[in-house]
Amino acid sequence: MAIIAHIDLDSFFASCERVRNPDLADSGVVICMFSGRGQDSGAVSAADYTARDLGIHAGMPISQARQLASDTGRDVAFLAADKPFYKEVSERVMDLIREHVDRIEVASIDEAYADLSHVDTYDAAVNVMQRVRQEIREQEDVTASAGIGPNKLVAKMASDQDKPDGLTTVPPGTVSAFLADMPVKELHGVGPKTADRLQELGASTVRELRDISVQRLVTVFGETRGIALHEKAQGEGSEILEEREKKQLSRIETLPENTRRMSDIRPVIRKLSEDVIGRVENHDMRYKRVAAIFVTAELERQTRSRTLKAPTRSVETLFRTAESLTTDFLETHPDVEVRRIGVRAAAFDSGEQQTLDRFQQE
DNA sequence: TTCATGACCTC
DNA sequence: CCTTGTGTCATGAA
Repeated sequence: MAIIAHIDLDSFFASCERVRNPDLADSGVVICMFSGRGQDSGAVSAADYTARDLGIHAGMPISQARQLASDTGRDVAFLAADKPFYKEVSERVMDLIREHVDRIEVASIDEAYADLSHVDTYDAAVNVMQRVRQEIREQEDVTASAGIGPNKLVAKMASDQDKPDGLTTVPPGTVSAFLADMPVKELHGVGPKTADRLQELGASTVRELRDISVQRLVTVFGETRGIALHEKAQGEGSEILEEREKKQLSRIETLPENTRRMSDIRPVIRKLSEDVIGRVENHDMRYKRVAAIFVTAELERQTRSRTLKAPTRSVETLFRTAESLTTDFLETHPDVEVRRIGVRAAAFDSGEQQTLDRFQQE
């Protein structure tokens, strides 16, 4: 049976900032996405454990976080997120992990799953992971938490058990007991909405979820999600995927002020289109579908999309299509003001298809 | 089947 | 003066 590890870099963005600025050693660190409207508008992207103790957490408005910090009088640094820098550190860490294991699935900028099936005992797996964590600490000066189990689901939940800087092992025989008393909302993929609906069915814990039949779950949640919930309750996880193909790429940004003037919105669409195309090119992809994303003054999110006749990687096509979707949207919604605007490319075709497509086009 | 959009999740 | 940014999946209509 497989042995899988989940590695989670502890309050990663904040740790990265500490690495390049030792002055931050003794203060709390809050990483912010400033939206550019007014002093402190924007949201908290990440908070270190000191800040979390003050009640600050990801998603919270920056102004509110600042209030919490000043209330307690603690020293807390509020820094703008520097994604490219964190990405560099992340890539070095992932490479380092890769040297110790056969296969790795990079789940996000600060998380990865590793296949440890080349070792044959959990003791050996623990040794490998302690070495990996030590190297990460020595070479990048950031700590990592890890979980080891028979699959991704269990490994991930195990890594959550002892944070920061911990390691938890859940061998196959102990999975059932490990999960039984866990609240269902701690299962990966079960958010507040699903947790509420499960509670209505009488399942607050995994043990209770386990007692609901698949049929029942499918009736309530639909085929895909129902079966997935059932499997999670049994402690079954999916396979490691070393590279999974991107299905869409998007950028969204807050406008300086709510508006419905194209002269305000157009230049932002232009910039976002260029950013998205940059990434489309990096992946050597061609997109066939374009979407414009609108967040209204009331914070409601809407999208409008259009499928192209042929795949392309043109920035002009992306820009003009998004622009056209936006004017359409404004025309059909005479009363809405736009707060945030986004551009998405999707329905990718890999570069190989190029000659064929071109042939069809001409 | 394809297309368009909203629900939902995570951070 | 108030919340970012990115992604996957389900669903209903054409």
